[in-house]
Amino acid sequence: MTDLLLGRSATLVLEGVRQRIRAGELREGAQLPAERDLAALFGVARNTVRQALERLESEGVLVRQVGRGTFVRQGVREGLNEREPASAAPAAVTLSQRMREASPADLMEVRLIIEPQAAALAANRASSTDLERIREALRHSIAARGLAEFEHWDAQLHLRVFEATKNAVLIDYCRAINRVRDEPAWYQLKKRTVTLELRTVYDRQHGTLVEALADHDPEATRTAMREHLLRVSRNLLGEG
Amino acid sequence: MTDLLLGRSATLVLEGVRQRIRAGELREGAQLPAERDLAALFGVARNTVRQALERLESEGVLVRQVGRGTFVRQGVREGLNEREPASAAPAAVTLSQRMREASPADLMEVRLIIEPQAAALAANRASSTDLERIREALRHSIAARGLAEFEHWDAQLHLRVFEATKNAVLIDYCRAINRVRDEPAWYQLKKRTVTLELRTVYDRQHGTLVEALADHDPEATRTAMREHLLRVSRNLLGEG
DNA sequence: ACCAATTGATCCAATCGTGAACCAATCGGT
DNA sequence: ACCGATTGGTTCACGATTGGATCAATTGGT
Repeated sequence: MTDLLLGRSATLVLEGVRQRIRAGELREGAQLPAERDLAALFGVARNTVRQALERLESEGVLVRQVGRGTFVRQGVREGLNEREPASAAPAAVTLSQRMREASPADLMEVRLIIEPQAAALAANRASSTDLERIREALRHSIAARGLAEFEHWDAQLHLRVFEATKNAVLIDYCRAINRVRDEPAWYQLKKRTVTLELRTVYDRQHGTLVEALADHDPEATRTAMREHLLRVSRNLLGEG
Repeated sequence: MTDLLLGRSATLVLEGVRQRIRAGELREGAQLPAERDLAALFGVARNTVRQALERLESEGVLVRQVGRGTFVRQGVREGLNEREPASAAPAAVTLSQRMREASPADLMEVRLIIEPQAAALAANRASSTDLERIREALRHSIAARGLAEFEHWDAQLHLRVFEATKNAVLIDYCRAINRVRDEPAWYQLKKRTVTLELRTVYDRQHGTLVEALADHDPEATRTAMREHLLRVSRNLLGEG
């Protein structure tokens, strides 16, 4: 990676560009002046300009392309919070952080959009070893004594279904969801609402889900996951 | 090690610098004048200045670096905070970085899972101002001259549909998708495949999508988005 | 007179910024 | 389809500035 320390002139250019983006002078997708022009504009050498641009590119604020130019990247608005003068840290927000800030209702809505479809995909693609791993998680979840243990294997089950899709983005999404479940606020929410009989309901729903997966029946799998999540949503958020 | 005793002039410089730091005249991370300038400033020889600076450096108040300068150390209040968490989880990765590494096929699969459903949600919740913003993006996309301009307004259109869902997680997802589109690799892929007549096809599909949204017809909106993305996927990835 | 502090000077090594040249990818007009 | 202009990518040598180190000469208090 490039040096984390920049010299005087380079910092000047860096902050100058940041400023123009914050001020709306450079909007999303807008093209910056050529490096040679920027150098003249800031009264520094081109090499110095490049140092600043490299930094901004590594932060994900800019996109550079040979022969085309330098552009402000899309979706930078929320990443340009006011920062302390000497701070070099970019506004790198992780997926799980984003989800953590989201409302439970929003998150359950997203789960209801993604997970049934993903499960249907998994029904088409699950290998026998995938199915065995999923069944294992189900067994552990049923045998779980405390809520924490149940939670762990429940999360594992969902994750292993996603792993069966073989889609890296989906697997990552599920990992992020599971991380949110570990959040104290969510755990408390579950502790209040997840009774012992409810766990048996969940186990039964998981069972029909696994059966549908084993049958490689996408439609049945989708509805099974959907029913399960609807139940979870109702119990977690109230009868909304 | 250096002597613990300093002479008159050296102590003068030492206290002078300490004073300026206490007074806020020199903030954390600020750069001190060069040793030669400090010498002139305090009216003493450079060697004397160096003695004072060495003392302050050994105290952890200053940081000196050859060729760069002398700086007030950051976090002077911190004593021995060497223990950083350095968590084992790969949580320091942003959503868009994850997507960047993903294969186009995986990403389009995810888009086909999420975006039709999200569009259906938008059909239920879109306000009149939402619809106007979406229509505006469509107009610009149709009027666009170059590929870059078209790409920008196409991304804006999809984003504004997601904004109509009022779901923060979904909006964030779309921003991440749009950031991936800025990736040079994806731009190249489009440049090779997106011809002028294909753009008119996309514009038409966008048109029916917007109509369905305006009618608040979730089902029609879902199929419109689905058809559109299927077309995009076919053109981008080949007739898979 | 003694002696530590201070001075003035010189050279070294690291860093930064500059200027220039050249390469490679892209775009636009012919 | 080609060519020229534009743009980012790369490398190099040079000068300026900065802290690092050393030494002989000077100063000033005891």
